[in-house]
Amino acid sequence: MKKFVLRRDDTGHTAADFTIPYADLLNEQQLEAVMFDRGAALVIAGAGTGKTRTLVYRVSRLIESGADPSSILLLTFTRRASREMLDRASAILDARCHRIRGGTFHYYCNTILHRYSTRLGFPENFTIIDTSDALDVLQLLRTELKFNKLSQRFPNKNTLLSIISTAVNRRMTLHEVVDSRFEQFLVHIERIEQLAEVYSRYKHQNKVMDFDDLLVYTLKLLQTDADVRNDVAAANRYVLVDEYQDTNALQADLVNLFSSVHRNVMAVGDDAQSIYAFRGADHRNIMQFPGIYPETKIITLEQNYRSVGNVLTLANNVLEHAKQKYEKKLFTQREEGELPALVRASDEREQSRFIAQMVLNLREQELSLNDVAVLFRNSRDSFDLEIELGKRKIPYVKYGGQKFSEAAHIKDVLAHLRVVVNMDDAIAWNRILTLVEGIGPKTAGELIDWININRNTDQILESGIISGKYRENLSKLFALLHSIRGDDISPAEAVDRILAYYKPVCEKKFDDYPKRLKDLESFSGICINFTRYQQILDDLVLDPIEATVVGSEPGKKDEEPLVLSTIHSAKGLEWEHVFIIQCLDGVIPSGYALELDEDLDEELRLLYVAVTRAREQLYITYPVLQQSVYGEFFTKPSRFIDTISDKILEPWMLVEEKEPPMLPGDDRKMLPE
DNA sequence: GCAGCGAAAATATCT
DNA sequence: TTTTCGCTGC
Repeated sequence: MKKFVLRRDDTGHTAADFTIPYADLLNEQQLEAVMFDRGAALVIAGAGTGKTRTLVYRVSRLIESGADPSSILLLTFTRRASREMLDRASAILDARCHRIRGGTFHYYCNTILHRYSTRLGFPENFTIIDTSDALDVLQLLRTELKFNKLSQRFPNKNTLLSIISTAVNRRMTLHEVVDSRFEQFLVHIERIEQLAEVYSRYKHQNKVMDFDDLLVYTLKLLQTDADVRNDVAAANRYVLVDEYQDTNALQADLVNLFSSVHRNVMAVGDDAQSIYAFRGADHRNIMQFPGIYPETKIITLEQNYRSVGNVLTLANNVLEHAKQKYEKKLFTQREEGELPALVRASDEREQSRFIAQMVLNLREQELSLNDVAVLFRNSRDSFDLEIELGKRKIPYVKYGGQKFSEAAHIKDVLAHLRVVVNMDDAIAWNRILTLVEGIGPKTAGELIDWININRNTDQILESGIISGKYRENLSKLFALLHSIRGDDISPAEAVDRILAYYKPVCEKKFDDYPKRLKDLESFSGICINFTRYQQILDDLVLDPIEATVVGSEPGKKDEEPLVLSTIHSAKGLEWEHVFIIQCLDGVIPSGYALELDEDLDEELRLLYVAVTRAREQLYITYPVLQQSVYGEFFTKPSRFIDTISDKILEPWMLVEEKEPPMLPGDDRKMLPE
């Protein structure tokens, strides 16, 4: 029976209708984006032009206009970004903003799939496998198909996953991917195709999905099932997509389907900051947006509020070196500021000591440590600095690199939960079975087959396939699994029971077990926040806990730490003072990106992103002498900065200051070496 | 068939 | 520096 519902007409508002004075708080273009009402809009927002601010105020404006918060979908690049935006929106308006549905594409797709996956032949309790699980599967299948014993080298698991994933995300055939990026493996193309097929079937049989599957299956579901599509899209009155430059054609299609009922879409991004091509993102995607929505309103934000003039000049200068030109006219009304400095260190040690010393100087100038960031291309580029910071007891957090929840010991523990949630998850079974002493890949395989056929584990010990050698150990494992199966066990309790079982295993398996046991303790604490097993598993895969190595100083109480971050993880963030270290040719641009102009341009954009993180002062540093396994060798500064004029990027040399001789009672420590 | 050892190879950015 | 591979003894 249809009923009439009175709904406030939320069109035709003027700024005067709102409690928040949007017109006073935003510039003309930002205001236009915030007030934009129905239809499609593309906001091209250069670095530091108030992109996030615009989104936050838009969210607030929509709610003030009477939109139900839960009818707004905010797709962001990380869940951290989404949380921060909703926090900010709540702070300027009210707590209603927390009811907005926000998250990454993967996260949102996952929620859709858990609701409707049976229509695709997947049970609702499918589990998600991360990259390292996917690699394990590929390795297993590669061996099973005997592709590891070929006379001509067959691609390894990393390459295989990269080929398969690229094909999915770029909408290419495997043949096209191999032909364009891995020509040396063209001879194996049929085997690669076979392996991809077997991999796909394996995941289906085990009721698991990898990251790409979350997108692919959601797309398939929405394309083929009109009921689901209407259900999903009807709930999305307004769709906002952040960081659109880092989406791909697949995600463009998803956005189109998510918004297929109300057709209100706003995409926000900056083509000059596209840095995720390795994941299949295509910076041209953002320019194709108006092609998908012919009525698209294009709004361009060009006034930079973040950086001083000299930083912006350098940023513009860096971007000019791109092979593919960008029409960027970023300007600022801020003061010129200091010239960005190019600091040459003799080696990595000296670079680290310089950074540490500068950081301490800034701290003495009353600057909070977390107003300072050190950025780098690769996670390992900060290892030496981390040692130095540790020595000087400078607290820091590190973003990027190995994630806490991706560490082997955490994955071991989670695998126990996975088999309870999804008995068909052979990857998890394999993991926990081979942890049992006496069980290797062969026996694990046989046990998994048995579980697959019998659909339960209750009689496995009596089945006659268990040999005496590991019977005792295995019975402990099944007793544990049995004890955490009930509905009355909280996730935290379950994890504690798993830990009691796992700790001795961990001590045996890892030499560095003291550190890992500590991790497990804190992991146990994290689990208190969850109510369902599935929730822990999904959350930790889709939003892994950052490996935040904190160099804590017992004496000083909770000082805000210095930020170390990969450039990728620094996307969207900003600091007063920014150091970009290891700015070397072969590091940025990466040694793997030197061949193709396309790859080189992406590395350049990466440096552009790094440079535009700085508000006040920017230092770019590089060592002349680099240590490696093979010894020392001389290096060249990054080609992206080498040709930049001294008047834009000022070169500096480090000169060791002679310290006055140590006097008795002087507690000053000598610098090492 | 498992576990442990030493040699050889590869080596990023992230959902 | 870490991961992978192949070999050996149990």
